Amino acid sequence: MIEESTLAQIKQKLRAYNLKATQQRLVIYKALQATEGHPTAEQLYEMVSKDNPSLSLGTLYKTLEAFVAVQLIKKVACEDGAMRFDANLSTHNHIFCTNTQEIIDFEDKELHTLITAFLKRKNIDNFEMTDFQLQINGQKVNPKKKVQIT
Amino acid sequence: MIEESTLAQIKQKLRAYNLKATQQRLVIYKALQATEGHPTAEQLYEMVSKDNPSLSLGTLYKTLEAFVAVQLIKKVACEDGAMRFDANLSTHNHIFCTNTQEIIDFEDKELHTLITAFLKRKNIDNFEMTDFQLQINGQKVNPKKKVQIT
DNA sequence: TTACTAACTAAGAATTATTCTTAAATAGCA
DNA sequence: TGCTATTTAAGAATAATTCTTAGTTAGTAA
Ligand SMILES: [Mn+2]
Ligand SMILES: [Mn+2]
Ligand SMILES: [Zn+2]
Ligand SMILES: [Zn+2]
Repeated sequence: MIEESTLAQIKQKLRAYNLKATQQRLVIYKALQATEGHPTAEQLYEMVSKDNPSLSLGTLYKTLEAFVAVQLIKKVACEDGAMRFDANLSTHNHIFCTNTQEIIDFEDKELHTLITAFLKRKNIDNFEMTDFQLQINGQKVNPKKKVQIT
Repeated sequence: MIEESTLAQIKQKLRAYNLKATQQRLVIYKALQATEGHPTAEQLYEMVSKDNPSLSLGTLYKTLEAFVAVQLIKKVACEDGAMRFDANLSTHNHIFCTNTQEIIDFEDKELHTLITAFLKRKNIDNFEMTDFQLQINGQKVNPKKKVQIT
């Protein structure tokens, strides 16, 4: 979906944000970027732990927080109580299955244009909008199959 | 904004969902309904505790959970880690201030119609949508003043 | 190169938000 | 008015996240 960055590109990004390009950060960013879904910190920890058994959960949380702060990744609040993380920075929305707790990306330029245009017309006083996020709730019919937008 | 229910009406609703109309439940529902904002469980606890010092936090959580289950109220996941609760069942969206962590209701029939119509056109395969929720992020210019939609 | 140092990490303790357990209380019904 | 399934209070337990601190390292500069 998204083209993944090379190691050099990631290092460059980190430097641009005044973040040292540590092994841990590179590993975490690459793992998140390689993930199709929207993993919790714990899930991401499982993924990176295999090849990096000494990487600690505290570092993972701290790293994710740092990435969110500089907007290298996004944080998605989820009704099940755990935060999810998303390396997909393109403007996109989310489909949420209330059964499986899956978050599925829903990229649609037209929808985005539609909402943007609408909000531009409205006057929201005393508020500076930075972005918006549409969450479509429901449930997968067959939980084993993928959700397809056509 | 929303017309608040009378005690009798609330009791009736609870009975309709096979929930006993206990003092605690009535107090909690009335408190949430009377609230302009979208309080956390803890905030709601502060509110009801004043007049009901024996009502426990565990009961509050359990009650809110029961209300959400029967769809008497809604739960709103928030980036700060705590869930917020909303007695406003009308289809409406939320403006979120990333500074003050406030959630402000944004009711707009036109917007809702717009998005509904769009989604109806799209085919989301293997998924049954129940509802959707737009969150507009940004920050209040003057944190002490209200956000006004004009 | 090597040395320096501010930034970072590992480990585990602490905190916060929420859920669970259990004995006592009570709403609704007979 | 009594019965009983449901609910509550209190506190323990758990889950998610943050904090603390001593040791490590990336980047810089001699
Ligand atoms: Mn509301
Ligand atoms: Mn939590
Ligand atoms: Zn996404
Ligand atoms: Zn609301």
